[in-house]
Amino acid sequence: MKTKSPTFSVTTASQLHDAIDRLLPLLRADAYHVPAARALAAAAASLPSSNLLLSNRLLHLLSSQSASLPDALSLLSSIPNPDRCSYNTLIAALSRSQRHLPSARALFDRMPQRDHFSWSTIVSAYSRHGQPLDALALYRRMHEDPENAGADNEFTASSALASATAARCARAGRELHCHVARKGIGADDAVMWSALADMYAKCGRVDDARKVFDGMPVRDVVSWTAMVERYFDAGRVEEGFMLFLHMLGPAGVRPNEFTYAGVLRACAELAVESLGRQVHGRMLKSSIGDSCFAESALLHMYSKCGDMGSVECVFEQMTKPDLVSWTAMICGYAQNGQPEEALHYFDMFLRSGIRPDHVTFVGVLSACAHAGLVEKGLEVFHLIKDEYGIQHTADHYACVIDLLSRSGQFERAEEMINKMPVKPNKFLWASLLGGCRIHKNVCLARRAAEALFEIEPENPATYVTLANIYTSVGLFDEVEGVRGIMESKGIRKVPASSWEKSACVSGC
DNA sequence: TTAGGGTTAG
Repeated sequence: MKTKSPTFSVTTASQLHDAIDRLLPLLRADAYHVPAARALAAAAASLPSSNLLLSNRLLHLLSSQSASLPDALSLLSSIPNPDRCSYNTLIAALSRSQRHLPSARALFDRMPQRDHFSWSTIVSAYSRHGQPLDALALYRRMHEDPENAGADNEFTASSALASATAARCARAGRELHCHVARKGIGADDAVMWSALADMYAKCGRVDDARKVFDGMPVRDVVSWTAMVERYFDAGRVEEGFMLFLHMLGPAGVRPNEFTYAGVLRACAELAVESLGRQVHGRMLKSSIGDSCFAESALLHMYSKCGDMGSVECVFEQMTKPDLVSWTAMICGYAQNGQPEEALHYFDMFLRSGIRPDHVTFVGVLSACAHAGLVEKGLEVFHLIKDEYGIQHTADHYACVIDLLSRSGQFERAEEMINKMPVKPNKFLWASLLGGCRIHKNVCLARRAAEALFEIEPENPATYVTLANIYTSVGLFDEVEGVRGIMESKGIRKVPASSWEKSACVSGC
């Protein structure tokens, strides 16, 4: 049930301000209110007197939804003397989507003068849309331009730090650290410090990140969550959990849905259900219990632990499962050897009206492969592009190769590999190897093994997998060759990587 | 009146 758009009687500037205040949160939440925003803009145009502040507020309103973005651009071109705020508002709105980034940049280049809002917006836009080196170049350009010498502040600097992080460039990050310390930028700003610690951690320097974290004059829940997460990412699980406990106890910081989701992800990776269950209990006692975001992490944790009963319980209590929740259900059942349940959830999901994405289809195709539903899987594979307009990913191809090779249809599998427009990934070759093991296809096993070796020549798991595969298809000379390399490299026993498990699931 | 850090599912 939609909230009806309010109607406004606007004859004065004051009434227009009030109307914008009321409509802005509604429009941000739902594009349904776009016609009301357009009506308000039309009413504003007929007011006898207006000012730039009002025009800028209207620009902000119209640019809060992509559907009314053209109206905002049209309004900008009708303002006689737009100021920096007018341009900044539109640059921020355009740069929300990658598709409009060139337009945002064109407006940025075209505006007569830029300020710290303009620079932080454009730097973070390039960083977010996968061009962090361009973002850093822009930040440097800001410093080189005497006109913008005073524009640097905690917003521009933290955007630049996030760019160094995205580029995994510790050198640029370290330079930025020196720069902000020397200039005293953001000394009391939690965002600035958090960005700095995260830069070190994501550049592989977790201990440096911890030093920054320990020395922070101000910390908030994001700083804590990020530091805990970085320990998990680095495989330093115990330190991650210790810091999480410190956060709950002595520090007295209240975790939010991101904190819980991160800790649950670590529990899922380690498959420690007892710990995950405790975290779940804590969530229920807090107000986070009904966060869809954190609940999806719960679904994932329980399904990684193989506890589909608890998965069902959590899912049934969710008030409004979203795309990620449904996908977690489909993938969870597919991975736990219950493909029929996975496909049942996919049917229910389609009836919910939410559009599936590329990850959903990985779960569906995986379920078809596990259930041996070759034709159904191929039908779904074609639907992905033809019905939903989603480009096939290497993972979709890997699932279909899994499907075909398990059923011994190697000619079709090879034909698909030779024609696929994306580069085959290690999961594809591992899936093919699994099928080769079942059907003793020595020739294709050799091709798949060599391709796998090319992708990950330095991964010890590659050698272990290759030795196993060669053994199972009877290529004993190759087994000896691989074992020789393993001995020379000192490789004995390594934990199975995800793709190695995938090959084993397919083949054993 | 406009900007920044952590972000669940394969």
